[in-house]
Amino acid sequence: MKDRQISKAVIRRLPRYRRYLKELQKKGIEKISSKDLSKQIGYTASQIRQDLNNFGGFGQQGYGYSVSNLHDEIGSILGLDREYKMAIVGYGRLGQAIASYISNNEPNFHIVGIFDVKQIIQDVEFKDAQIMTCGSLRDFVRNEKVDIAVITVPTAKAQIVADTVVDAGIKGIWNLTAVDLDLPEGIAVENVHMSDSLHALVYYMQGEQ
Amino acid sequence: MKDRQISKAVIRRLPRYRRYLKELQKKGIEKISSKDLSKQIGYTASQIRQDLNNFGGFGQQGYGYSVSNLHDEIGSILGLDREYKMAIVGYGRLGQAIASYISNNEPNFHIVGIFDVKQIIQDVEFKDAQIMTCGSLRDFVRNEKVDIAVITVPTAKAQIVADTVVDAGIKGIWNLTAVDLDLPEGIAVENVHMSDSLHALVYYMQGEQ
DNA sequence: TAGATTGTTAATCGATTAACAATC
DNA sequence: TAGATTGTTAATCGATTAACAATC
Repeated sequence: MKDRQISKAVIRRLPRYRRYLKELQKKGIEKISSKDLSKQIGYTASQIRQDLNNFGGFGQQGYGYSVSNLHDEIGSILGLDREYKMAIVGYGRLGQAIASYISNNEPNFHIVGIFDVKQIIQDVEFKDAQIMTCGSLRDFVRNEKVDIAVITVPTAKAQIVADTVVDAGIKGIWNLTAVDLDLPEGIAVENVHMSDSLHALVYYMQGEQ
Repeated sequence: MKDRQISKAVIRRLPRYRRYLKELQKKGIEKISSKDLSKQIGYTASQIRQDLNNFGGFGQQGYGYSVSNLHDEIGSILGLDREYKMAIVGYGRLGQAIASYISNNEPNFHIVGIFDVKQIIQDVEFKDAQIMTCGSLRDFVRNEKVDIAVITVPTAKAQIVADTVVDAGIKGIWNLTAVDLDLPEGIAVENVHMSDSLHALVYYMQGEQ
């Protein structure tokens, strides 16, 4: 990996590359050229090669890229060759959907704790994760050394949850609420702002009548 | 609105501007300068003025922008001053979460139909939306003139659902599955690729130890 | 009026594309 | 070897930032 800071645009494309490579792998395709990948993924061949060469030469002149090798290399660049402990904060339908998605599709992410305010679901269990009230969030994150907090609480509670997990030493926050969080330097955050996405959608629906 | 094509980057910022303006409005703040908004939203003042001037001069020299006026203007640019009929396809936990979010927070979006393969939930109702099996999706979309299809079905079913609603004359697709859809020109699509977001998150967690 | 702040042009910066030598 | 395709440099394009005249 080179010294120069990799641009955000490149990083956002990496999971997509990996996703397409996984598809190719499933289809039993063993090698792919930047030109052929370009046709499928929609980026130019030039951009694909440029993107990949930020991290090293994964291809072979005259041949192309090994699908499974490139898939794994990108995974490794992203950090998907490590294991992560996750806590889900907010166990409404969105939290439940996420929990189920993670446990079925993301082998390197382990849901170790689930938190909600509601008593009703408090004693239920999800796989090997306890379901607890938010009062124990801070200590749990600290003691279990949770890496990632998934925040799916109502908008008004999002910042206080973020403050709590930050205080407990969280490393990353996956924010699925409709607010932007105020966080100290050094805490990674990714926002999934669904309503922003919906609003962009309707913009693009204009003119199509 | 000027002729020149507005860049995608600008459009993606608009919902965020609107979100911050709504917040200011709630706080009773009536005017804001690009400089002050910059401090809150994190874009440069220059960029804010540049973005807004793609669509017209909404400010007043020496004063700034009227919060409520700018909020509404951005809404109008995005197309949020119109009404939209929505069908939710896939009524698992994610579909349920979306349905609830939309009906509580998006007054201009109306869920008119919900579709799932499962019999169990088939006779339940959500507000004024019927819950139906996927077999009736095509006719429903066509007859009710549904504007937007929200796709939350399992990955393997996403493309066939998309094909069905496109055939029935849908105008926009809000895709919450983990695949990219193959769609004809003229159909607007927005993808919420949650796993891509999670994978970007872990990239940014590196180096923080 | 004077001060503030926009609207807009020009300068800079960064990202994408094109081109091609290196090499498998 | 010849053909194919990468890795990488250079050219282009577009987006962001800076600057300032217009004007409220």
